[in-house]
Amino acid sequence: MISSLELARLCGVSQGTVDRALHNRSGISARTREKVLRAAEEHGYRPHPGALEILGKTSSTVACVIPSINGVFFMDLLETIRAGIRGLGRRFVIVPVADGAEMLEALRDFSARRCPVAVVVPPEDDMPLPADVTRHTRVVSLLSPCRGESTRFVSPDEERTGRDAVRYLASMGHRCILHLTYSRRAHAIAARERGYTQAMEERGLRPVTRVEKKVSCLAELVAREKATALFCHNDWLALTAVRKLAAAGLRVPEDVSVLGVDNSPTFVSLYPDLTTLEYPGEWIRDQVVRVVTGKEPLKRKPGFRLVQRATVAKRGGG
Amino acid sequence: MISSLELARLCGVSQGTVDRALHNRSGISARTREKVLRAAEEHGYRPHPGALEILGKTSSTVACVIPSINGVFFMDLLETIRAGIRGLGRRFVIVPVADGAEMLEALRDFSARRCPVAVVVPPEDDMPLPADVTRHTRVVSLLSPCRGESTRFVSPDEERTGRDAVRYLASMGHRCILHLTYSRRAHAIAARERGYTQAMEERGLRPVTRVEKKVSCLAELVAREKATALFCHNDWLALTAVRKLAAAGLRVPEDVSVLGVDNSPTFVSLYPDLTTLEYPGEWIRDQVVRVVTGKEPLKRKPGFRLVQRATVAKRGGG
DNA sequence: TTGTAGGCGTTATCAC
DNA sequence: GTGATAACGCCTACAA
Repeated sequence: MISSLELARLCGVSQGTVDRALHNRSGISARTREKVLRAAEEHGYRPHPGALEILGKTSSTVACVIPSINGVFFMDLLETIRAGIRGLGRRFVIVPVADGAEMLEALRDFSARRCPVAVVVPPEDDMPLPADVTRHTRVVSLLSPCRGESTRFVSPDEERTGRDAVRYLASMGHRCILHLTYSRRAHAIAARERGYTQAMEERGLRPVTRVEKKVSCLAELVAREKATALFCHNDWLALTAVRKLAAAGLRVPEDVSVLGVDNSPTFVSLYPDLTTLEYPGEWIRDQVVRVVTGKEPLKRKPGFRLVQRATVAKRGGG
Repeated sequence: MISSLELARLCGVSQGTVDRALHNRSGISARTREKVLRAAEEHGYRPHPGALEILGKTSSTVACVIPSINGVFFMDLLETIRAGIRGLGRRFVIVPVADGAEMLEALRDFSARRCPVAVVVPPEDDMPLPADVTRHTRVVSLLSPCRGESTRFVSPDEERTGRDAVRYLASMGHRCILHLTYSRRAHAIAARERGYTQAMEERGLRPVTRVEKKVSCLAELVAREKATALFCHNDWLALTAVRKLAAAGLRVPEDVSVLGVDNSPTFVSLYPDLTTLEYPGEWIRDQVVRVVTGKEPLKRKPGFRLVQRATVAKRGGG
């Protein structure tokens, strides 16, 4: 790693002249510029990233800090975001962290480096972000909002998703629809639950929500509630449910219909039969890209596209 | 983000004194140290990472550069490595890249920052690493070796894995064993293939290897070759195979036995029935940790533990 | 057209 | 026990 000073000595010019050549600045003869540029090329000169950071030049890397318990959905979502960031010519790095403290530590580091934007998936809602983090970097949070100056929460309309799920399953003739979800305190979870409950009550149906932990006795629950359909918070949970039901001798979709959410590519190739509501990953990507390029976010929130496959059937077979 | 100079002015001392307090160095009175430390705490002082990098202090972050087409196996392997690195008190970042050029760019950046070690999963064997990359950072490559000064290739004995697979399946009475693998030029793939071929020939059996792309006609292939067992390069491929066979009306394991490789946690919860050889992720983690801490690598290479579940049966049912 | 000086935040070293 | 100074690599601004 040759420095700009060494490069200057090599060419027999001053550091300032090297800088002019490197940045296409005026006030330098074509001949000198050529000479410097050639030497730079030859020695593989690159400015030291740390030096640029010190000078307060905003770094060109976009950092993404996520809890390490990520799963295939995040993997695919991050890949979508990565492509978007890369399309901007910026670097993209992922920092997996074990808890909120580590997350803050990572964010502080990127902030100190003057990363202009960091994407974050908080471990739970309303994690407070201290001023020294948000001072120089705009934090974009996914799935859960954060507390703190100039933080942007990017989320599709999760409540509507809950309603859409009920509407679809009801349109297939189901009246006893169970909601399977998680206990973690997160906007995506709470909002979808609200939407589900609302839509059920509008139809005079009784909402029944159960949390992941209690899924061990799923078949018994289904029998007791006479449920004909399951709305699962994501595809992973849906697959777990399908397996539990199969083990208890219940057929999907003949006995019970199962609807998931996400439709992430990896999951689809792993289990191509699942009927599901597709998470709008491209919209998330676009919103992140807009923040990075300083544009205003799109106001309109997209819905979750229904992908009909083999795990939801009309009630009573068909 | 307060600087050490500002901190010094605040406390009415010099920058040098602040430094002494911050680093528990001698030549400072207890009272002054206390004062500085308190102020540092209060203002949330943290040294600027870029400044440290400039001074040639080796950075405390371990970078991992991987092709973005990673899949669940890598996800789980990286999580294992992450925990190991974190146990050392170091930071861990992942950079997903689209191709070799991007990979080099990322490595150059970390090298310029004086990251002492970078873990890398090359897109194919023998990718050349220029001197400006390897000068300051030791590159540990997984799955495929790299060309370049002071590069360390960390890999279990893949050849033995191929032999172990054949030995196991042969012990179950299988004589016509197909090998399903990938066409990518990678050590892990080639070595396992060598082991498989060797072990087959030793037993007087005919090795038949097919590449992923041609799996569309898998059932026909199995019928034509009268194969009773499939050895798949990884669990993902194994699952694909199982599905293809099922679609053609072949039962697993009654008609055909299927053996995978990896046993990564996420995959297991997705498809818990697969009999597989477990990739020694903890050993990889330990080797990486040894490189980071400057210890000599363990010479003994571990085998792949056999995890017997439901997809391999004795030939002729059982 | 070119060279020089100063500053960014930190650490190391020498002087007092 | 403390302060001043130089150094790292880079950029900006000013001087020649």
